Amino acid sequence: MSRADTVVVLDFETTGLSPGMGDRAIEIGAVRIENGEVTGRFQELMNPGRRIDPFIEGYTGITNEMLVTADPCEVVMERFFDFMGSSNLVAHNASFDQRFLDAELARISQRRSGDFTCSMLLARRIFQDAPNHRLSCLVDYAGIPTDGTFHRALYDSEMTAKIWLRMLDTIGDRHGIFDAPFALMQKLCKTPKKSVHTFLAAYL
DNA sequence: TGCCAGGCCCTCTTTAGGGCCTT
Repeated sequence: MSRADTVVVLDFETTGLSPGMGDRAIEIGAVRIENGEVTGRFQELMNPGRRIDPFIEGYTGITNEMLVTADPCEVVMERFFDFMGSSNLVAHNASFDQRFLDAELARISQRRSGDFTCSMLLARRIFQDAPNHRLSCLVDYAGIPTDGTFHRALYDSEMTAKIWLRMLDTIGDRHGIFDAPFALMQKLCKTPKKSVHTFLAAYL
């Protein structure tokens, strides 16, 4: 991703792990990055039309009382669709957020036009010596200041954006690639971990 | 504090199994 590229980093909080099993989104957070800077933010709770279970309340801090007054998913997703535009997208473990985004957009007869890239797959390649590649661990590993408010959508998307920018800086420092385009980051995701150094060295 | 699903990724692999990540 070139720093000149516009990318939207997003994160969903949901009722569970699988839209295919009937799970729904309950919150979406996102930050827009332009020229290496955050230029826009989006965060909204959304009412999935049913109660969420105690585990999700405890995990996210989002309660049923908070969702009662929230707009329905369909209304919020229309607003997010406008915010997202045609930007390329980034998420931590993107396959998860991609499934929910596509499922919720399908309910309002919309489709995204941007491509996804996964910050977790990239972190496994760029930060190979991190203890693990959970978002909270990577934030600690990278020395990024945090107040520990994980598992809320905007906070997690902000942290993912910081990790994303730190990985771009690392590629610049280690490999002299200071303007890595989005397409390169996508290819890097699919490069075997053992071949990452060779792959980036050959890019120059 | 967990389960569901699904893709990635490693290995005691490829005619497979299990851990990692996301809520």
